[in-house]
Amino acid sequence: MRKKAKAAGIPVKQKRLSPEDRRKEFIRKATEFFAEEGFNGGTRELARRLGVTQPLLYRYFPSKEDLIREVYRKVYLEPLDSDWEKRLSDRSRPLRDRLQYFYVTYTDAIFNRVWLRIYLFSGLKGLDINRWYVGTVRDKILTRIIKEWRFEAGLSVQSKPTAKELELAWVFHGGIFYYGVRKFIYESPVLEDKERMIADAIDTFLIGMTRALGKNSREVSRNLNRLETTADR
Amino acid sequence: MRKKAKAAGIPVKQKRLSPEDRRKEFIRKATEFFAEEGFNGGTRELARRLGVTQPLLYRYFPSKEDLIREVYRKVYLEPLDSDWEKRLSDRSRPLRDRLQYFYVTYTDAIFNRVWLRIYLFSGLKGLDINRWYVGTVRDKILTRIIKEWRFEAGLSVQSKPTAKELELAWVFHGGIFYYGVRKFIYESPVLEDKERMIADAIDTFLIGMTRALGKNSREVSRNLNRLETTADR
DNA sequence: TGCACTATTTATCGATCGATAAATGATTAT
DNA sequence: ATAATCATTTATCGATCGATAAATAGTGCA
Repeated sequence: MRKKAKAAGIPVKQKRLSPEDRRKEFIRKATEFFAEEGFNGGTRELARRLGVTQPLLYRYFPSKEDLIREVYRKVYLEPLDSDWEKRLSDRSRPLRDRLQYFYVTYTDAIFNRVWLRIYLFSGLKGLDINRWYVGTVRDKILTRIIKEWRFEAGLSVQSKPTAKELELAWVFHGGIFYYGVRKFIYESPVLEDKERMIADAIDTFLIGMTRALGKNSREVSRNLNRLETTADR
Repeated sequence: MRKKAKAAGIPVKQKRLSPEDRRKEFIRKATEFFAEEGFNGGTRELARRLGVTQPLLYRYFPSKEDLIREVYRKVYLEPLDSDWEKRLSDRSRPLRDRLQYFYVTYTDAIFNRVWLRIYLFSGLKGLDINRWYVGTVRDKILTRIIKEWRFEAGLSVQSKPTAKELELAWVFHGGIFYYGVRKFIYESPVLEDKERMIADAIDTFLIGMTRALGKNSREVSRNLNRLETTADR
């Protein structure tokens, strides 16, 4: 009943794959499966989509929970095994260009149905790896952006970002992130030119930073004009 | 074993509530329950938290799905049974003030663990009511904001918002929304002064609108100064 | 006070879940 | 060619799920 070929009396040749290949394929397809069905998706249905029987999964993973952990690892670490963040600090190029490059490539990596859904599912579960990721975004990306902005604005880059600086960066980052959520989770129409959206968000962000934080410092106000002028590409 | 008092031999006095009260309490607590556990939470655990037995739920709701539907209705419609959006069009007050008032009261309603989690859970399920809500935000809130901005910028308010205008508004809206997600879903520290965050986001948004859309129209550029000046409160 | 009504509980069903043990069959080494 | 190895399947267990039927007990009315 299960296998068409078998129901028809034609035996399905049993495939034997090397453990490494099997394991990788299991994780890959399990990622897609759990992204669609959520982590409550059944192991039988997953096995069916893999073209194998359910107990075989337990030959490769001690428990469903272990398989899911591998899915997390893959999803969370894959977009980060790049040096994008480091390129944020390459001061030979204008900050605006660096931001544009970073967000285009970063969103190329995470703006897809699978990544975003796994991310949101695990976020709702309150998993450590999710909290760790959010902390990484803050420390490795936003903090760096603020530092570079300070440098370009002629401010001290020594001290840690202020709460207000961080908040402005988060709202900026969240605004871009929400574009992906609208497109791939809510499947709502979005402005198709993603790079244009990012460019506008960056322009707005840079102006907003000098505005909101310029009140405290004459120094910033002086550099403000320069920044806003470069905005008119 | 289940009921402490019963295990101790002391009979628990059976409570009888009026059907209306019961029903309301069921929906209310079911909302909290499903917000925490997700919609895969079991009816037995839910009944336990309600202090009743599981089959009693089926006296009030034909199925678990029907109970969940009531939860959706309550969560999605509650924040909208106000005239906040209409006050966005009250041109006797400056647009900036109207935006501030709207987002402060709107986020007062939706920035809590229960609302945000139900919203995200149902969004991942791709439910009609979620898509409807996103459409409502676009048509009743963002479109109105754009219209009011156009009016204040001295532009025509007749035509529908352009894709680019909508996108800027979405990024703005999403940035604010993500503040709530960070605080109540990721339980990450945020700038505690929510009104300050909103004020900064509005400032940035208004400037960004005139910047990004001012290229096409001399008219906007002329009004731009006025808008940016009022930003210096 | 006793009876009718119904809110609530007890008991239970069939389906499905994650997981394990034993049987089978494809591959590899001798 | 045959035996050993191990990837894969078949069969099955106990727990838990949503849901239903029948028994029980609290409430209001005569």
